[in-house]
Amino acid sequence: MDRPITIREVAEVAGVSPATVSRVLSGSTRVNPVLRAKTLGAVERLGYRANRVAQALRTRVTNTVGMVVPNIANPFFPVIIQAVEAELHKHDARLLLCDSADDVAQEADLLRSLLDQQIDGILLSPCDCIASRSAVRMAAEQVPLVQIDRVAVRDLHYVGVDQEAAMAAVIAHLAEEGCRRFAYVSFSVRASTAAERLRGYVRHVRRLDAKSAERVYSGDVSIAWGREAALRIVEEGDLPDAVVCADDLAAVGVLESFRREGIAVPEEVLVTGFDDTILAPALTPSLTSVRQPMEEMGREAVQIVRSAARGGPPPRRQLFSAELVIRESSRRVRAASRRVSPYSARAQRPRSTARTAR
Amino acid sequence: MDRPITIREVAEVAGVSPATVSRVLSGSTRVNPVLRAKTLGAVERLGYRANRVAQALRTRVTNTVGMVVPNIANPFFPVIIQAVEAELHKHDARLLLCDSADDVAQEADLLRSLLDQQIDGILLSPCDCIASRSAVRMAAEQVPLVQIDRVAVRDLHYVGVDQEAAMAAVIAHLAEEGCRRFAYVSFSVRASTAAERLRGYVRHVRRLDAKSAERVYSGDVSIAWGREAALRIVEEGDLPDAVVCADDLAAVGVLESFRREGIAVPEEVLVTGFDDTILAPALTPSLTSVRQPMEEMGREAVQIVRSAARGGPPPRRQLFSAELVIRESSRRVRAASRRVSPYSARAQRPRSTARTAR
DNA sequence: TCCCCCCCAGAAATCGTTCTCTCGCGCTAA
DNA sequence: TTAGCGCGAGAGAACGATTTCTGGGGGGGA
Repeated sequence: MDRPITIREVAEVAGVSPATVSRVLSGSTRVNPVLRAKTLGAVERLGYRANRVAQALRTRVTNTVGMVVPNIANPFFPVIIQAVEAELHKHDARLLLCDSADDVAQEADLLRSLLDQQIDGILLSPCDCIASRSAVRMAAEQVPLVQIDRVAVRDLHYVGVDQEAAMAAVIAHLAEEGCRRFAYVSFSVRASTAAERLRGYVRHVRRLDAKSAERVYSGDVSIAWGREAALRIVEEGDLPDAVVCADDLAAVGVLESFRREGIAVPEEVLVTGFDDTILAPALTPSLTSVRQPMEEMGREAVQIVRSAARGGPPPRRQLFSAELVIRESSRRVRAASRRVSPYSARAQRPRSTARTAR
Repeated sequence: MDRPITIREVAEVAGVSPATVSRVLSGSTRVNPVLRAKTLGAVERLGYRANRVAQALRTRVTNTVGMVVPNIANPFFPVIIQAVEAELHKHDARLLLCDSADDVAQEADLLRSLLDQQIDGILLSPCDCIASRSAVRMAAEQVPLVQIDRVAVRDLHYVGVDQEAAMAAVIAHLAEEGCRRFAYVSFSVRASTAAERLRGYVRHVRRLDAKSAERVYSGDVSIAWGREAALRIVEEGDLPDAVVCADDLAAVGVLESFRREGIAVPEEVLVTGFDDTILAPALTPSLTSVRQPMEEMGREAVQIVRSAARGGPPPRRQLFSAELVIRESSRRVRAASRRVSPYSARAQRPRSTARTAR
């Protein structure tokens, strides 16, 4: 493990000054072709590779972007992370990944730590739409910061989808399937996405059934919570027409509990998820869910952070359109048993951009 | 976005030298309590935070570990990544995450790039047990490197499980359930895990049925491949007693195709997965799979890399024991129809450490 | 032919730390 | 009283790159 080659040694071997080596490699200035060739020869012969840390110290750019997400293991995030990493790699930049474990203090810590690293920018999915604010603002003052999926500070960069509209599409679809009475299984509304989805749920369900708008079960993002919530719904002895879940993991738990309790989905109750994770199409019944263009979002976030680093446009909200992916879990099978037939005119004209899968 | 505070300014405000500030903050030497207090006061008042890049340049330690995995989106990896990140965070270290997209050239590229970053160590799941070797060796010469899950160079650090033994447990379990004829759905055996699992499959299935040992379908790690493989199996018109999959994603596809083809699992054919991802318990039927202690592996890998950085013990293979998690997809339901009853004495005494779930 | 200007290469400063080296002070022992 | 020693703080040299500044040589114009 001997010392790596330095630019100084390359210069010596090439018989030029370190400055010239630097100029050759960065291509910043015209260099005498002869010296240039000698330099490149030496670089090649010695296998020289520039020390990025030294470069970073001098130039103040690290070509590194920090990313903080609430839970790496939630299958929603890896897809975004992958897209982000791929896009960064294209530009010879790297990803410093952190997991805030949905904890505001930890999140603030991580942001400070990333700033200490002199990262060029931050991609953040803030865990708490209120409590995360101060840390987010602090970080954004120092370095370009893009909120992704979740948002805490409205007037900073944000990449995501209109959650409320997406939830409206879910409810519209369920209504078309004949549902009138709903229950909602959410994760903590401290997450902006949960709050917005809930708002969408309440606003659109209220018109159909006032009581349903209040039938909200709030927990965390986990299968266990979905199980638990479904059990509560069953115990209350008042099965709704549909259980709307704020995330796929909850829906997995809900489906599981319903099966164990002998409640048939979609025959007796419809179920929907959110995020269209890898789980959704794999379940039985396959799960209707809302797909966000995660890859695009990841790419776009990187592009914004990079352009902001070069003094790009002022912060803006970049909203992508979500897509309702309708699967078995929300398709009424026994049309006759419902007040509104799913084959009615209304059902033929979906209100949202929806495609049908599986 | 004005310049951050430097140690020089802190020194000036505190009325001491930069060296003293450094000493106070690092706690490396005794410092006069008065100067110490003045320093800390200035640090506090100015909100000084050390520039990690400068520290790294000087000390040659970045407190950063690079990790390269073949596919972030494969739900197996995020769990490991999360554990790694958590363990690193405990020691005030950070994670530079890269996705090799299962491509050897890209992987080599990423390794070089990580070395340029002066990372303190590398965690790698090499995508090709042969072709990855030279890059892995090259990297390991420069910096502590731990192979995790997959392995390319046997005499370097490795953290994983005995894949062959784990596969043996799968086959033993299926044999106990009365299976004699098998088919195997694998991903590319260029991955060491796939190769070892295949070896386990072949070795143990051969004893039961020579032809089954050759019934191997090799593709990639994806649901689509599982679908495709199952269709081929069906088309061949010779349904085995069990389809053994080298990963959970393949199993998802297999289950899906079987359902669509009207083949009942586990009534007509048993199916097993591998990795015990979040998918396994969520499927219908729930999927028997092999659970590796991913969190432990992640933690251990970090510890090895850190201790190796301090000149720890020579490379060693750290094998954890995998656990066969038996679920519905491999439990024979119609005992009477099989030659060996699942309630026979043999079935009561499983050969491997297996627990029963769900 | 001479002067001026431009271009290119090298010297040296710089980025923000850490750390070695040096020096001064105070205390102890002879 | 003085020599020696130990401790602790500051000056300054690294770390490995980039970049400004400076100077020399060559070419073009008068």
